Amino acid sequence: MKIAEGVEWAAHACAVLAGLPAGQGLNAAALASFHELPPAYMAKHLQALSKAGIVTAVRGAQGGYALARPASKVTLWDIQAAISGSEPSFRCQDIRRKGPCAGYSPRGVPCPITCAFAAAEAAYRDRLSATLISDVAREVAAGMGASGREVFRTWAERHGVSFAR
Amino acid sequence: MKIAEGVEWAAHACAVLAGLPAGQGLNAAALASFHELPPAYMAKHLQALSKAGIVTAVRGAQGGYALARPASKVTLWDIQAAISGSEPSFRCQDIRRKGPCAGYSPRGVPCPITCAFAAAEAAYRDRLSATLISDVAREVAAGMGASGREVFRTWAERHGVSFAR
DNA sequence: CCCAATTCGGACAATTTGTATCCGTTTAAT
DNA sequence: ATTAAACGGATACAAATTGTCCGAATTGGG
Repeated sequence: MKIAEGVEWAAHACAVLAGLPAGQGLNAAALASFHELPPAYMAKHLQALSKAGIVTAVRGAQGGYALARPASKVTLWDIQAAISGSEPSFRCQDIRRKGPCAGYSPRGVPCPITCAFAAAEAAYRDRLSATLISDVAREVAAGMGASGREVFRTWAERHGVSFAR
Repeated sequence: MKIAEGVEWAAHACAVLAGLPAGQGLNAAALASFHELPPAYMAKHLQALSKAGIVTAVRGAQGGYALARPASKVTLWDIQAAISGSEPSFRCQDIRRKGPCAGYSPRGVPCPITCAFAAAEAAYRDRLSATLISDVAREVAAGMGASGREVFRTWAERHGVSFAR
């Protein structure tokens, strides 16, 4: 079991977008450069976020990506689902329906093993769904300190973001 | 994110072993044939269970695998860890330490995103750890009905298991 | 109103991971 | 000694992940 590293990239990218004034965005190259990531691959993950409706994409000059809804309405689970998919990671193959006792398993009822894994995944999902991007962005901003926030602001302005005063 | 299918195989195999009289075992070929699984690959998973200390392996003629401890002391998490490994599936690459704001992230404290994923994985692990193989085996046996249990018993005896009376 | 720069979007290649098998070695019972 | 079985490594094959590229669409300026 392993989680695509793109999930981390996408989560950080969303946290950055959440730190901008509402409605403002950044293009894929800027979001990639902020964390020194491969631009082409970062772009691909942003496309996935776009397709999932987490961010809106604007094409053409001065285009880019912005959060499609308030950061308090975007969870880490949304992001993982957008990048890695939301199908359960445990896929029952119903092997209990094979072999000498094949006919003696109750129909319609999933086997206890499948149930247990489904419950565990639900617990995982619920916990991730409880973490909002707005919380993440606030914690990150707090950790950076005032000087860090100023550096971020300057960087964003150099990429076309205008902070209202 | 995806879980190795071998986890399901191993879990069912342990449930079968749990249904035998204490101390009795079955060889790899028998365990594979019970669910019509590829014998060579099943054998490899059983080796992983053995290395993890979940089952004991007896070499040589009349050898085979048996549970290393009571089924009530083996959890589904033990099995997943044995087959898929127990390293966290989310591996933080610390990309926040790259780029223009690299120097402004607090040291020693993991980033909020990593914390959230770690918490979610802990919830998953705890839930799986709460499911005992003894529970699984009991549910499976109950679902099979008396006739199914009789078929199972006959099959096991044909593979060298002796049920005390 | 058209051109050109810019940017997203999907198709395509490379790398890694997982699946599956086979064979030689080691070990134990008959 | 012979047979039966687990163990470990080597190896082939399939699939998912990672990574790059080029075309399509759109905006802004002239």
